[in-house]
Amino acid sequence: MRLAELSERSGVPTATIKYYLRERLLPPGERITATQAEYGEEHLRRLRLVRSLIQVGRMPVATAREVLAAAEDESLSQNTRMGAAVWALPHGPEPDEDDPHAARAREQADTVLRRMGWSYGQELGDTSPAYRMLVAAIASLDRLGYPHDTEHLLVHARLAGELAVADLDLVETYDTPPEQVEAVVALTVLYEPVLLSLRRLAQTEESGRRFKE
Amino acid sequence: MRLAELSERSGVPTATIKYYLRERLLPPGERITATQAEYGEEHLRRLRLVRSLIQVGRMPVATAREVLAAAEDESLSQNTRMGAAVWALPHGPEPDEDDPHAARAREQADTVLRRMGWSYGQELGDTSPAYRMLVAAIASLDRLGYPHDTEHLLVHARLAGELAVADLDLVETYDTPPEQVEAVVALTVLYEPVLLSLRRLAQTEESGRRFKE
DNA sequence: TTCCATTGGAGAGTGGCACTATCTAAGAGC
DNA sequence: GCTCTTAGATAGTGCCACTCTCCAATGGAA
Repeated sequence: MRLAELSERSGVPTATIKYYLRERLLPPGERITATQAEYGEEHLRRLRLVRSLIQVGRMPVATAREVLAAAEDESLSQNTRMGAAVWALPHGPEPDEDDPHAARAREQADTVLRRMGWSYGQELGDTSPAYRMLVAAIASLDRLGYPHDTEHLLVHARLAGELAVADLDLVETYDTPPEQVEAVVALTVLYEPVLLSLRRLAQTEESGRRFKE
Repeated sequence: MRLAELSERSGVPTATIKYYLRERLLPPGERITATQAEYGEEHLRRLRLVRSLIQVGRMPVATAREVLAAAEDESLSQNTRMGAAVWALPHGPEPDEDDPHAARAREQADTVLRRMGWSYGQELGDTSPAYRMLVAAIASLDRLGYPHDTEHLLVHARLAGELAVADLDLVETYDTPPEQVEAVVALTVLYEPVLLSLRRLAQTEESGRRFKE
């Protein structure tokens, strides 16, 4: 398959594919001659994953590159690779080091992780983007004066845990390790809007129930 | 309070506040003289809300304006206003009308709403951004060949329902209707990163448990 | 074999968007 | 009276995901 066909089958313009190749989001095709390269099914899969990360996950190109690099780093174990890929996924601004809100948020995040018994989160701590994202989010709530008591956070954590179980069940339906790593990244990103939209619909529903006329 | 103080207390540069005023994200201050205006606590609150929507919620300025307009539309009932504000919250690309993936996704979304007994979502249908976001998300899963059976979606919907109950409990701790409307918007947006980060942490944890070495 | 469309590659250009800098006239405040 | 700040308008700026334009080398049809 050459570039034009890859473009047609993926729906991504050739100019954009060239851009992704240049940015190393897509491995180069196998060079057939000096001016032609051949792409395979794995390029198509990868291209779709890249589009998911960038368009659905609204991820900057540079970050997508890091996530993909972690996902295919042969020097890591299967598990580490999955973890690395998922927690390289980012969102929103980083917490400010010397902000009192962030300091308090950090403590509260630690409490939540401890009470959930989530040891990875605790060990990885600040190195994990997901952890920093949690801290930044709690700090925002604090800064804006919105409630964020630990019990309420634990409700979210417990539900997140249930989601993770369901998601990993899906991942296990994939056979080969590389497919599983890709699947966990893709499913994490692609189910985020599903979850958020359902939550908003549920809120509309619930507020209708409570505040009806 | 004048512009300089509003800027200092909110941490937002004066130039940016002027920009928000120009874009009607912030109501103008009360004109004292030809060249001075006075801002109150409600301007500060509103400014913080705007920042939440734009920076945490990554919302385009134009969309934030619509959400805020819905939130303060006096012609709507309290409940409608809350609903309007929450479902004006957007995320990601819109579904394509004549895409077979989107058509199938639409059916599946309807099934989920029906099985959950969420009548608002059904009635509002395509007019609701949250609904369109759900359809677009399911369509993406379908297009990329990832699993999205109804049972799995219902797991997410059920958990989203539980979250909504907890969130609305928080909203009810606010006394006045305008505060409640603002709170539901702010909490919806500000808890999204909390939820997403916890989900990612939970996934790392769960994948560690399942795929350990 | 000839000739034209296509390819991979590289560099520059574009458009959108959230700011941000500059400027000006009219007060405010000492 | 004299300096400093303010509101308001206009024009940039910086970032970033593309997208356009070229070019030389080829592949494939006639």
